[in-house]
Amino acid sequence: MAARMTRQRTAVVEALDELADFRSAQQLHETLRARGESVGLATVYRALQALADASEVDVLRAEDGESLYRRCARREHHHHLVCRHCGRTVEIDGPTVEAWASKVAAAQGFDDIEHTIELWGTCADCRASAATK
Amino acid sequence: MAARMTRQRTAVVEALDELADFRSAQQLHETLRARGESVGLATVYRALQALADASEVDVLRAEDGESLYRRCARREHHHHLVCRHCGRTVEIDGPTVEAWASKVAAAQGFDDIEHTIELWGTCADCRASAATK
DNA sequence: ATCAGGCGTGAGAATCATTCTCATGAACTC
DNA sequence: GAGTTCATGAGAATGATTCTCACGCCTGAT
Ligand SMILES: [Mn+2]
Ligand SMILES: [Mn+2]
Ligand SMILES: [Zn+2]
Ligand SMILES: [Zn+2]
Repeated sequence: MAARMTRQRTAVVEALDELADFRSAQQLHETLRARGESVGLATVYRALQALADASEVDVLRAEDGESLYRRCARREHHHHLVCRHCGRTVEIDGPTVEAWASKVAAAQGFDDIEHTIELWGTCADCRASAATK
Repeated sequence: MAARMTRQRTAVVEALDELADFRSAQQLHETLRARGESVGLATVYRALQALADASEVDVLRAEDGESLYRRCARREHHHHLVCRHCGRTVEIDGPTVEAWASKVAAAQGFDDIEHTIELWGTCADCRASAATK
């Protein structure tokens, strides 16, 4: 059952570890290629999917629908504040919101409840570079 | 500037008004075709986009990435509890969450803040029909 | 009501992220 | 080290959404 340890899988994990921000599969593929650690695009997708299934990476959808991946510091459930320009991310805890979400959903007779809570904004750096123009 | 009133646009709005649940553009297209009010798929997409821009419909992304549309009762900002099987929707108010979201984001120096807060589950009806099998 | 010009329409092509196919090569077991 | 199994990758396929552009329907002015 354990995933086989290959050069490609290792390269993907290492790239994620060095990156602090949410990145798309395509971006990661390009990053790996630039480093010479070339990995097939399909393999990047497969590695990311496996990592997501194992809860080793978090996945979220950008506004344009593209999936973004990140190796977060915490393994526990949490949420994110993400810069929509550069992907910079702050991990967020929301005990208040957690309680609110499950209460509201249960009150309506819904089961198998999940919630999507993500905050998007422009980080201080991206605001600064936009002002420069 | 005002959008021209055409048979197609009217048909899309009417279909949305009769539907209580979130539906995809493809589903709406099929519904219209079934009624004989046939409308081109590209036109359905354009009508929905125009309505979304005018805040006449809410848009959200299903877990598979497909966009879902709904004409909600309230025009004001709100969130949703949606059945992932049939699209059944309950509109949700979250004053607590609103305050929490803007405070958290501002504390991190982020601007132009938006939030995505959606609840997904299985509604009572869909749970019942799943049990039947 | 008519007319002209502009905007909306729709069939099909194009786009683009993601997934699939399948022949080949690299891990792990013994 | 040999054999079995699973991962890889190039390219094709998929599927939602957008684009193209020739044609026709709204609409405001006459
Ligand atoms: Mn949560
Ligand atoms: Mn809100
Ligand atoms: Zn930024
Ligand atoms: Zn349901």
